[in-house]
Amino acid sequence: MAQRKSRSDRRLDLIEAARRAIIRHGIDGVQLSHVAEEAGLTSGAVLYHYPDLSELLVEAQHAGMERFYEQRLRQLATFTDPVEKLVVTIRSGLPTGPLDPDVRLLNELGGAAGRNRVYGVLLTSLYDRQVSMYQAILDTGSALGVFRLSADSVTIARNLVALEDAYGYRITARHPLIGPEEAAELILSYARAATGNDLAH
Amino acid sequence: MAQRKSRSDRRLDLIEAARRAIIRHGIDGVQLSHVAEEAGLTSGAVLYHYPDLSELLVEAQHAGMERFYEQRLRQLATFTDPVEKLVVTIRSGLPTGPLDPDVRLLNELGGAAGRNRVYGVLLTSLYDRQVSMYQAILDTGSALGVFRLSADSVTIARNLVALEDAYGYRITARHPLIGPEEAAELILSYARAATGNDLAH
DNA sequence: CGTCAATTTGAAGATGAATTCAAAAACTGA
DNA sequence: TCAGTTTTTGAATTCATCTTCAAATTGACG
Repeated sequence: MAQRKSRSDRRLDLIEAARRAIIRHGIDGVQLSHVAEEAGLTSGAVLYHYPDLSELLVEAQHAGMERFYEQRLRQLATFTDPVEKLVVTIRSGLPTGPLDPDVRLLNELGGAAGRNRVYGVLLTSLYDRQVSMYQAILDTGSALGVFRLSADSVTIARNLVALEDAYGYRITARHPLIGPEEAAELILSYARAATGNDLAH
Repeated sequence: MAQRKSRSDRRLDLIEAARRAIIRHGIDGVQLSHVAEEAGLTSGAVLYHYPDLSELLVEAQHAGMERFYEQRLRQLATFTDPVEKLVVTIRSGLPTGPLDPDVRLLNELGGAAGRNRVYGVLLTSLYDRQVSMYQAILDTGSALGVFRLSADSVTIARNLVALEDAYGYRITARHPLIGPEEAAELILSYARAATGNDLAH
């Protein structure tokens, strides 16, 4: 019998297991047994904690998003120079490679968000927070005279997040010419034009 | 009994039905019965034409992509001025609204492309063709002296397609502030900076 | 009109997943 | 150690989907 755990610990385990199961089988393809297998438990045990699988899936997506966003904020906080901040943030929004679990998970949301309002709201809220993150960097740089913005900071920030998103898809789909490095360079090309800074560091 | 049709007609019907079913239930959630229902047939009839559902789904995605791309080319062909071409092409890459079926279908590929090589190849080839399309516009405009490109035409073209993709997701996810108009404006903001042309028309 | 091949149906059987639940196991606190 | 509670199992049941196939229907062609 699998080691017994406290209610909250087991729920965290299950959220992790669901994350992995979603990545493996797709948000619309996950089954109770997939989650159970990832967690090393039986379906019954999963159901004991989450009588409704779809709730677990939402929590897993939510947790994945939060983790992703928190990670980015944490990296961002280790720099003070707006140029460094911008460059680091661009990189932290891209997958490390085609298998990057965080981005793979987020990508699963894309299609589902058009069908499921809850997923739509989750995805939209992540987007908006990432936009704010970039906006803060851009505004600071602008105030310090380091950046000469070619448009509203909102506009540029929205485009930066959009570019990250899209290259995340390209990389996980294994585009033969676009990997993490190339994607970063492409986004930086825009960032240079938009900030009037060559972003060398 | 549903009206009988020739082999090839029925296959086209089924591809259309599969398209709708994928949009409704997700690429990993579609079932034989969903396709049958959309086609007004029984599961058995679907299986008679496509013994393997996954093959039908691939054909449906392929057909959807081709249609989307051909439509864009056709619109593009009705203009000669590079500025007009660029503006029209940017608009033709965005969904008409959250329910736009062509974009909804493509969005379903995003997540699946990370798990399924066939979908990855489809998505990548669509991306590359769209990049070429933009590249041709940019190069022509550059040769004519209408555009002063801020970077390689490949780089700009890749970013333009990436932006379209990403705003397609935002719009289908019903972002409250970003609709087709706003997305077009955001992409145009980049296009202006990248071409040195104010793109007024 | 009648024959034949192609298409579709509908029902039956097989497979697989979700759900339920009594019993077993694991931990808790006294 | 023991009683009580929570968690987990595993098996039985129900429910849904896939698969198969004989029979019915359709349209083409002579």
